[in-house]
Amino acid sequence: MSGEQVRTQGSRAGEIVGCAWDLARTVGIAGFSLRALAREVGIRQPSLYAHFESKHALYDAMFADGNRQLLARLDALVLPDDPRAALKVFMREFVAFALEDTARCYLIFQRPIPGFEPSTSAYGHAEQVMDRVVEVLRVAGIEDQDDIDCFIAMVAGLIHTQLSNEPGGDRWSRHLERLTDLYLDDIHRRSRAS
Amino acid sequence: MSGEQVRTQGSRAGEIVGCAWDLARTVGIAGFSLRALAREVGIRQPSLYAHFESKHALYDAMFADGNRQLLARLDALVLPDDPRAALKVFMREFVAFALEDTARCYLIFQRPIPGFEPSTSAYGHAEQVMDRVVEVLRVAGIEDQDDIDCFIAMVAGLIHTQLSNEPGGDRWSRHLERLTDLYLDDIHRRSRAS
DNA sequence: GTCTATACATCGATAGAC
DNA sequence: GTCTATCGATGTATAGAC
Repeated sequence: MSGEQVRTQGSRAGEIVGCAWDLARTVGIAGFSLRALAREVGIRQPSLYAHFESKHALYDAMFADGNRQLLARLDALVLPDDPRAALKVFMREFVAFALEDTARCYLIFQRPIPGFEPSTSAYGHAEQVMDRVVEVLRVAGIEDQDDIDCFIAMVAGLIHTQLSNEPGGDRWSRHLERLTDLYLDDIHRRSRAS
Repeated sequence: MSGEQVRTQGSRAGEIVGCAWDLARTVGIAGFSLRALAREVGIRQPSLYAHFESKHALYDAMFADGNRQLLARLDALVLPDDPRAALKVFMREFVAFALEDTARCYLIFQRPIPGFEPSTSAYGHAEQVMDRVVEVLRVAGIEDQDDIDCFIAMVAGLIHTQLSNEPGGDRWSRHLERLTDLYLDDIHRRSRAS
């Protein structure tokens, strides 16, 4: 239960990461300063360096934390037996997670911090998320790499367009189920034809 | 031919915008400073204020300029008579434009500058681009607002996923024609069914 | 682990001469 | 329109006491 990487809960470093998310939510992922973060935490700015050796290290912890949050949400789902229904429930949760926090979505899925690359340790969490996605897609019959790429691009497009043009709304994201059917039907049609 | 808004060609302000694009291409749209920009232009940093009253005003000029570039590219196309083929040629050019300059794509389509909102004048160019897109979609039979939204999200997803994961490649963007067929076939199938 | 104090760079923007 | 000089704020990061 208490491993080397589970520092997000309870510890001071975890509290700092939480405050960093709060700040990022209001001023953007790249728009908060360590001074403002320290103020939020209730300590002085240089004290942050007792927990993170640089701002990039903090971003790295946030990247890992965000992916861990998403993984927990996905693994907590109770999926229906029907693969198509399961895929819809799964992706609906995925999209909901992405839409509820723009800053988190950007850091995790787009990496808009110049010069920041997640460490291999943090990247492992992102790979776990991707493993879950690919597994649900596979069960639903999306196995070909091209089909996987197209489906993921479709979902990313709904998220991206929604966040860019109407954050908080559902004008684009509400088409997820309909487009999921469209892609699945096409794959099944093609597999029958061969 | 010479209007109040055509300052991108010839004038000093246009030269500055061009240098700003060059810089943005290497250090990101939000990553260049006015000092670096002035160095690129060959003047001193305060001299920039003789042409733009603030950095946001410069971003505004870049936003208008980028949309004008895109509009020129789209209007220069010779489209096939067949609406489906025309849509493919048109969107292929659109995607190519987006992929060839990440910084430009971000500024025009995603607005990643905190606090920057394009002026109504600059936004007019973006609306002209959107008008062209909607017209080509309409001719191809995509008229329902939901269908338009889905199609645009699909294209945005290809662009976004391509740029985020493999800039310079075509792993995702190469599926544009196939997905265009998928969407068009679905719309025609539904219209026959009604 | 937190503090005070500070170094050092860079930023956007302004004043005023030419 | 361009220059020199500079302002005031902010940024990350370090030194050293407690």
